[in-house]
Amino acid sequence: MTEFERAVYEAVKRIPEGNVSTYGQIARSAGYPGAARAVGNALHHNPDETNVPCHRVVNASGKLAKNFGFGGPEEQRRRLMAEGVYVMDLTVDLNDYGIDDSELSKY
DNA sequence: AAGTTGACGACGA
DNA sequence: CTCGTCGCCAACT
Repeated sequence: MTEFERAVYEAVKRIPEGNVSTYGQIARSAGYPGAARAVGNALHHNPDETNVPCHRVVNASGKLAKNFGFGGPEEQRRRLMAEGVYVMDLTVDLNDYGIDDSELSKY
């Protein structure tokens, strides 16, 4: 477990239920602005470990990860729907469910 | 040590 | 809106 990964998971855990965040947003919140790509990588080889709500993380377009590691985007979609986040065609409306950077860094 | 890879992002056409 | 490119960063080979 690298320091970078740890920071990423911590950031992901801060996403409130019923909301979603983007990789870039997580990267910033974790203290690694611009490392959106690396964030995705980290989450990939780390399905959950300690209850990390990785299903609340989508790309900048609100689109779900196409290579989600549990059961494909389908599983991610189900989880989001279960939290009240409506997902249409594997896409989330960030204008409604997306959160502000301040919501993640307020700690 | 150097090059490749990938759950990404911003921008221009 | 849909590509195609280029830039990014950390992990992996």
